Amino acid sequence: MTTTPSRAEATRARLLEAAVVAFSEKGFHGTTTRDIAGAAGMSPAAVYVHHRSKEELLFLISRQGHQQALDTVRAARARTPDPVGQVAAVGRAFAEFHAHHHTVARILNYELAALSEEHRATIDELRTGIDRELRDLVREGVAAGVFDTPDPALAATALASLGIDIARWYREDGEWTPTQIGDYYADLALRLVGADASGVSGRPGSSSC
Amino acid sequence: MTTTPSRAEATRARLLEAAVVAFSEKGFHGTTTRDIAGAAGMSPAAVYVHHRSKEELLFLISRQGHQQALDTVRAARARTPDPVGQVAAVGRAFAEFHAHHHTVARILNYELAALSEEHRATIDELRTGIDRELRDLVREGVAAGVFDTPDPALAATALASLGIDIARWYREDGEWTPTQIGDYYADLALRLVGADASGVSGRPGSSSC
DNA sequence: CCTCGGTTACTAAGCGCTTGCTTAGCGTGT
DNA sequence: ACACGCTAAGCAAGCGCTTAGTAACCGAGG
Repeated sequence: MTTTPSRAEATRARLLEAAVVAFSEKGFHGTTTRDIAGAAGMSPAAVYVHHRSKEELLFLISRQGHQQALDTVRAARARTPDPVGQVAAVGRAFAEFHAHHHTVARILNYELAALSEEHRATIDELRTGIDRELRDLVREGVAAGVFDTPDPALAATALASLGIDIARWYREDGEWTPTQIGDYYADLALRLVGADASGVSGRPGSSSC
Repeated sequence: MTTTPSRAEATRARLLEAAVVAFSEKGFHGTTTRDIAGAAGMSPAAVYVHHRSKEELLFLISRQGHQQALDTVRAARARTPDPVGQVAAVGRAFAEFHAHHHTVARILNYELAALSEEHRATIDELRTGIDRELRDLVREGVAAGVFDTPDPALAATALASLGIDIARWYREDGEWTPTQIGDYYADLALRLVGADASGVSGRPGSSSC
């Protein structure tokens, strides 16, 4: 299916990448179509050869980013049936995602209000999917008696919140790498839900016995 | 000093309140001076009778909000010399602040890029002050041997992050009240730094023995 | 008491500029 | 020959902010 990318496809991608950088730095409303075109090395009109509107660029970025985030959470859960192992894996993967993709992640979480009504509905479905994964995970751990938390739904919210806010404070030249943050947040997720960390492998892929 | 507020002062306050609502809903760049004036029930030109520019409105909101946040953290720490009690009090107070003042708090954390260079420097000082309080708190708890965390600086960052992100997800018609969130986050702060919760009073003001 | 000059709090109108987006046309590769 | 990828130029609308002017209120003089 995926053949050699045509010139047009490469230009589309350049415009999208330029939009990601601009939107995450200055916000959707703080970015002009001339900013995007200029950063992609093109004239202002080039944007409209490949995309319907500035808002469509935002939607394409947001949909792909949310799908990736959802996939990341599902993949982390799928690695083990054990809720304790799952919460550590999700804590790590979700944190690493928001650190590594912090530019996109800022757009995902702070530019929702700039989406059109229809596009917003599509994105909301993906966000509900992520939220459901986390709520189910905490609920299962509590049901299995391996989590100890005074409010499972709020714990799931706090777990998501903790990861998402990394996109706000993370700096590429900061104190920590995405991997270090992932290590710390795997442990933090276990503390948050009140799980016993013993027996949980430190890194994905390593054996637990 | 504070006499009966003049008509002009009341109008200034109305404009500021309208700006808070508009900025937090649509962002600084998504808000027009006509939006603000209209919400305050005035003509567009009225904004400039009381304020130099739209950016000055943002700065006034941001400076007052950051000062309040810093005061809140300092007050929570001042209630006890015990690091364990302090981290519970700060976890509670910081969370309650961001839930209760979620509109202002969104502006504080998501509109920093819209400030002028000079104004940004002033705000950064206040933010550094908050960060220092939290880092000092975790460092002291670790030094006293009552906290157990693999990375004290990252723990302080996560503690701040947890509170700040409440401003993003909190809804007035949501599942939890600011007080409920405060209760949960007091406990969560203790878990985050690895402190033993026994002996910490559940609510500020109640006796611990 | 009323009147009057000055101050205060505000608005109607609009200026210069930027915005998102369109149109008409040109150069290039096949 | 002709479709494709792109640009130069520009339009209508909306932006932050300014200017000129007006209605409402003030203490002081008659």
